[in-house]
Amino acid sequence: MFNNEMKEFMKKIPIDDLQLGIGDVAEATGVSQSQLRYWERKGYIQSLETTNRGNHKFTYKTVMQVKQIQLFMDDGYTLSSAVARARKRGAYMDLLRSFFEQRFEGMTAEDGAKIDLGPFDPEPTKHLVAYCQDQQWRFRLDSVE
Amino acid sequence: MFNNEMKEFMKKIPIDDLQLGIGDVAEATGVSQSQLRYWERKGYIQSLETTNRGNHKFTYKTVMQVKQIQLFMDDGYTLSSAVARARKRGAYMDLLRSFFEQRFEGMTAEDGAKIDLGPFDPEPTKHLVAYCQDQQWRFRLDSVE
DNA sequence: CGTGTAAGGAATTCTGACACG
DNA sequence: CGTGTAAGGAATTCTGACACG
Repeated sequence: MFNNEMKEFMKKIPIDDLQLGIGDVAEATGVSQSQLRYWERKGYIQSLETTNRGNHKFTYKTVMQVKQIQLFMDDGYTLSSAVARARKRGAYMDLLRSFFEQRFEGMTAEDGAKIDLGPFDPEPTKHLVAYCQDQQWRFRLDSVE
Repeated sequence: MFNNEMKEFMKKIPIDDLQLGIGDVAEATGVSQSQLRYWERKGYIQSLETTNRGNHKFTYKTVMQVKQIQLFMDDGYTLSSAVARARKRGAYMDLLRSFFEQRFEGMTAEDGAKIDLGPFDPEPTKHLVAYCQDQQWRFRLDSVE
């Protein structure tokens, strides 16, 4: 029912290896290059300067951070307090990924999408399955054959 | 219990706005610039040439596609069949995102991480909750107060 | 504090061609 | 078919300075 290439697939997702130039970060987030350079100088964000001779590269995680800071600044926070708040928010993404990597056991896209989320803990003989019907994702329990 | 900034947060994740230069794609995937240019010339992948005067920019989705093609080529497939297989796989990411955006209703990172996945369909009065304990993600059903 | 701009040098990307096969 | 390289022009990024506030 499920191909189990999924876990392997998840690991190969090129997200930790993403290194964007400053121009691409600026365009993706709407934060100017001037701002990014200043933020980096102040230590609010970091770049992978060492690995690239000269050009500053930013990870996807930093891009998220930048976007968060910007959203808080839009809400009226000063730069430094926006940074502090964004830092807490950063933990979310890591948690989501760990959930993702641990619980997504398999997936199929044929005849309606299904995602196997592994044993349902209150009833471990059954697997928790998310399935998509009419554009709606629902949950059900499936017995493992 | 859950802050509900989550859905908003998900929407603001800068992933569709990501536009990487060819060098960054090459480094992220391990596919050479020569290859990427050839693949684009053949129509196997696409760049956002129109929006950027001159420089080819690639979306994150294309980065995924490139990585998939490369993995299939590592398995011994020719370029053209690797492309065909990668295309099918591409649907996965879209499905995962739709699941994500639809069902992740809230999240908290305090005193053990918790993710609210909304009403558990076989028992809709209760919410399906994923919680993290000792680095392990488990499921349970919570009554909504 | 936080951001922008003008300035010149350095690194990146572009295209079209040619090579190997 | 699929990838690499040398070549010269075009676009991007770098740093340090200066401006405004």
